[in-house]
Amino acid sequence: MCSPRVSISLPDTPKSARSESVLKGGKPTLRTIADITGFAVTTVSRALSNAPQISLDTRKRVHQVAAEIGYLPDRAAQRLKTGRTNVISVLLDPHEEILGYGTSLMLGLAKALKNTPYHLIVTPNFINDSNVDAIRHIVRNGMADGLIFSRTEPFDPRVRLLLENGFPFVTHGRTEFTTPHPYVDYDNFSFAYEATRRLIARGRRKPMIILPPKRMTFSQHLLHGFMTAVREAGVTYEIPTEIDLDCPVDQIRDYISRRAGQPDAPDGFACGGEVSALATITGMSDHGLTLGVEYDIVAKQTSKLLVNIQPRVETIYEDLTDTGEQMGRILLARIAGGETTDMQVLLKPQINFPAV
Amino acid sequence: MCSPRVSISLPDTPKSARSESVLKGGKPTLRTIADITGFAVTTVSRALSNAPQISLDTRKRVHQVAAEIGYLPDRAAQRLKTGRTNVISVLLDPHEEILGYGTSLMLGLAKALKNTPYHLIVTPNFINDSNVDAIRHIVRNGMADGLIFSRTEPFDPRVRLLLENGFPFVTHGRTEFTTPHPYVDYDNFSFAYEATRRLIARGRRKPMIILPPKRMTFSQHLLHGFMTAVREAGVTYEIPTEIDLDCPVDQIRDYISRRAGQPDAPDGFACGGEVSALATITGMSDHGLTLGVEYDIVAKQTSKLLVNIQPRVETIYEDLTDTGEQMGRILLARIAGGETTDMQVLLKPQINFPAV
DNA sequence: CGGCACATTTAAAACGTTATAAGTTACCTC
DNA sequence: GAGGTAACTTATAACGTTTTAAATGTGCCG
Repeated sequence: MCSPRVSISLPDTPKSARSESVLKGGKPTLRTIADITGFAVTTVSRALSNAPQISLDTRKRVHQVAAEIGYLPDRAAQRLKTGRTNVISVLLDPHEEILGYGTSLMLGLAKALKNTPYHLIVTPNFINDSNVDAIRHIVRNGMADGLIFSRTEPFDPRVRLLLENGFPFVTHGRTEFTTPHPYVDYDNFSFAYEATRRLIARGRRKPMIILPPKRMTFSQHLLHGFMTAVREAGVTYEIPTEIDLDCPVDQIRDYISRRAGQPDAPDGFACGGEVSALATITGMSDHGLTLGVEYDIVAKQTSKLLVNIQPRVETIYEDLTDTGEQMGRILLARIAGGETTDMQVLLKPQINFPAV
Repeated sequence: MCSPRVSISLPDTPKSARSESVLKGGKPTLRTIADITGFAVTTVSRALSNAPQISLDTRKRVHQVAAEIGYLPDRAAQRLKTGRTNVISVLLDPHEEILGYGTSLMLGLAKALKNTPYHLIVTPNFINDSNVDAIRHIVRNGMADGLIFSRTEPFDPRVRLLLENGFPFVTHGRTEFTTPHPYVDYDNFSFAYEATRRLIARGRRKPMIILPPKRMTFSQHLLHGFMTAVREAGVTYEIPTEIDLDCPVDQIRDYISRRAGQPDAPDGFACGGEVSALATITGMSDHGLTLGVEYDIVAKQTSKLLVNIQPRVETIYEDLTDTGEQMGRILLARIAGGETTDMQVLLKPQINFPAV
């Protein structure tokens, strides 16, 4: 059983163990590198993290060997020792299912996390609308180093919880807490303002906007932008109260259809999403109304879907992959201990003034 | 510095350490439970895993205390010791961005993984179409206990690699390897067959089907189903070669539009996705052709989007959340060491024969 | 009552990493 | 050449869990 290669066998155990470790096929550890180079495990660890106290020659050698044998630090061991998980948790909301909102964001996040030790783990929310329980669990049990979530409310309990615990996070969407916190948000005020102005510029005299549920912060932003444009132009307007952007799409279509059949129907639509724009088109067409003739739409575009199918829908772009990438970048900075300055990003809509 | 509470200080260290451990606020470990109950750490560990050698009384007591103090095993420590990661990795393909394909699947997976120690981590693929490098990395470095991916090819190199390494995985989609492997697939043959039959039953005499890229297995299934229905009915048909379902949607629309303006245009469309159905409608309407009048569509429905917007599009449903849930269930069984029997699920389309 | 099986509990080691503190040289100064 | 100080390197312990092997006690048999 004992290795027959070794002739002197008494105090030789360390050396014998060495050869063994190098020859054994198991995945390489610090120990493997230590045995190959002749340095101690500690030195190897230090060298790999480029500690200044380790001589440059040693560092080079260790890095070289590490690369050669394809060494990769064991995440579990690192996590156990340091307490850092190297995990970013994304709270997935069922509402994000549609049109790949979640997927786009995650692709962006993943891009930002590339070439870092961080992994992206998905924590879905089945229960209620605010995943505060899930967050509490993550914070209390140290399941992640940072959190990403969206659809914020002005006094979002999730944000409150995280601020209280000093836990790193970045939201997609703003809040109204006095304590600032990192976020990446789309300038929905400008979007709604600009969309509505374009409708008016095209001669539309009764714009409508379908808003997200009122409790969410960006609903207020959209409303504000819409109202500003409407008041500046002095036109009439309409805001449905029965439906919102989270409604099933057939409800939206039916509402629009019903409304189109009544007097004083809106003749311009600022749509916060591509699907609601499609629903609007279909609802209007029930009454023979044609896009670009009797009415216009300016919609927010977050995928390649809408604009390409219906070229007559004017769109303003929101780049969710870029959003995710920025959120990732900021979260990494925040985890690294950066301060909360320059960690609030408001992405401006790509405004291309219409040729009219 | 030393705890002043303890009067006898010589061989008392263990006891002192105990009180310390209980009183300290840090997150509870096995040690905490051991100190409270008076059992050894080993016993506690055993009791929590319900080892039969531990007396029932002890097990009860330990579980009770664990619940009281909210003990949760440290994932890193478990992983380090056992080698199991408790991680399921999902390979995210950029093509899954549209219409929440990926998100739906992940919601289903998460549902299956609920109340298990498994976490869902997202591994996106930026580079090429086959994430074989990502997989090799995961397998070689033990980054996960199981893998989930989709869009399989008949001799998918990813499947080959995983089979060779005996690594647990479940695919969304079948292959043609002789070695069976776990999969969950939608019966795309039946879908295409049934969709085409419905078109013909409605009196359409020249059905068209837009297929996914030929290299993917389910493309062949769709083709086969389509051809079977077409041949049974003895009608003409058309299969575009210039475009596929992965094409940008405006290309699809333009193709349909162009085709609609030529002689012998198709009058029925079997659409493998909702977006292509919308593109078809738009393309056809360029030439004044109306859905339900000059032509019909039967589409695969994977979200709440299409059918609800365009009620005149007939649909056959594919439940991606259910798919994900089944994949999760099967993967867990596979990881637990189950054999490859009963691990191949073919989900039948919900066929509601049209009233016509 | 020695011994043996059984039931239950425990001590010790290990997984791979990092942090702390302690070595080991070589070189310089007076 | 004693003493000190850089410049590197290293031994040891620890993170929290599971595993292996050993220990403890209890009852039964001859």
